[in-house]
Amino acid sequence: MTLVATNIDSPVGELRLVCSDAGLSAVIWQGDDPSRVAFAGAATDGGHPVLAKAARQISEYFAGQRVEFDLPLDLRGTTFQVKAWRALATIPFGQTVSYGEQAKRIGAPTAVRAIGAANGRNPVSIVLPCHRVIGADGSLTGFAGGLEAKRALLAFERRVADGDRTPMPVVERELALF
Amino acid sequence: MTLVATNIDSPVGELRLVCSDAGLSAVIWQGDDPSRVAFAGAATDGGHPVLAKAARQISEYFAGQRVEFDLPLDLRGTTFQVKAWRALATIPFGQTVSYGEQAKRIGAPTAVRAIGAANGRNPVSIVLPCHRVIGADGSLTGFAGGLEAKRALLAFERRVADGDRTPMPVVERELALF
DNA sequence: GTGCAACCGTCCGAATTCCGCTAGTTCCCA
DNA sequence: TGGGAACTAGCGGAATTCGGACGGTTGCAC
Repeated sequence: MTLVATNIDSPVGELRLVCSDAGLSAVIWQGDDPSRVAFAGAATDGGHPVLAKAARQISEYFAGQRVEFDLPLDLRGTTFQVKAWRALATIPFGQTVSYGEQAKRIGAPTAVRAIGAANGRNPVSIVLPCHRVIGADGSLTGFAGGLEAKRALLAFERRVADGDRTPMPVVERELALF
Repeated sequence: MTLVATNIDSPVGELRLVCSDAGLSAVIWQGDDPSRVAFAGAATDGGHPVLAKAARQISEYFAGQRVEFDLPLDLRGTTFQVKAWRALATIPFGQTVSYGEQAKRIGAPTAVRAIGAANGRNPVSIVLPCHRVIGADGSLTGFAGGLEAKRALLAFERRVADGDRTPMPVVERELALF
C-alpha cells in the first residue's frame, strides 16, 4: 500500500496531503512534529485522483464555498483513535464541542484525556475538524497547527456560517521553534 | 475621676489593670501600643478594691476555674464602641463569632469593618473577650495581644470547656518590634 | 468647628490556581 | 510479550487570591 503526497498552499500555510489507493490518509502542517503522524513521512511525491479531489475541496473550504468534505479516508490508528476521529466528522461547520462531549459521543464519557491525546494525533487536519473541540470552559487548550491557527479557523467558520462567504485571510502562524 | 493601676502576671505575660471608682477601665498588654488605649497611660500605681477583685477573677480564669467575669466596668469610648464592647460580653466562654455576626447583634449588620476597628480598641482585654471574634472564614485576622496569644486563648478555652479544668500553660508571645 | 480623605482586627463574589481523578497510549525494562 | 510507569490539546471541586464596597474613627487642613 504505497503512499503518495503533494503540497498545497492555504491561508494557514503550506499543507502536505498524503493518500493511498484507499483514500486520504494525512493532512499535515508545515513544521508539524514528524512523530505526530509518523507514517506520513514515508510518502513519495506524486499525483493521484484522491489528492486532486482533496486539494480542490480544501481550496473550496478556505474560499468559504464548502462546509463539508466528501472524501474517502484511510485512517490508521488504534480502535479508540479511529472512533474518536470519526466522531470529529459529526461536528457541524461553525460549531464547537468540548472534549468531554466528544468522549460521551463515542460511549466513553470519562475518557476525556484520552480524547485529547487522540485528537492530538488526528492525521487529517482541517478535513477532520479537531479544531472544533475546545475545553469545557471555552479555552482552546491545544492544536497541532498552533493555537493562533485554531482561533483563526473558528473565527472564519463562524463568519461563513453567518453568511459572509468570502475567502479566509492569511494567518500569521507561530512556527514551532527548533 | 482618678485612675489607679497595678500589674499582674499571667500565662500571656504581664498585664496592667486600670480602674476608676466606677469600675475596671482597662486591661492592657505588655508592649501594647500606647495610643490604642490612650487614657490608660494617665493612671498612677496603687491599690483599689476593684483592682483586687479583678486580679482574683483573672487569675481564676487562667487557672481554668472561671468562665465568666463579674466586675463593674468603666468603659470609655464612642457610642458605637461601647455597644460593640458590650456585645463581646455575650459571647460564651469557649465559643467564637465572626465580625459580621457581632455587627448584626448590635443592629448594624453592614458595619463589619467598624466592628473590627472597635474591637481593636477594646480597652478591657480578656475580660471583654474580643479574642472570641474571628473572620467569617475562620481566620484569626488580628489581636492587640498578638495572634499567637489569640490562638492560645481560644485553644485554652476550648480545652476547659471540654472538661479539662487545668491552668493555662505559659505562652511565648511575639513582642511588638519597636 | 467642619469637611474631607485615609485608614482599618471585614465581607462577598468572581477569578484564578491547584489537586486528584480519569482512560488510553507509549516507552522502557525484564 | 508482557507489566508498569509516565506521559497527555481534560474535568470538577476545593482552596486561594483579588478587588470593590461597606461604616466608623481619626488626622489634617481650612
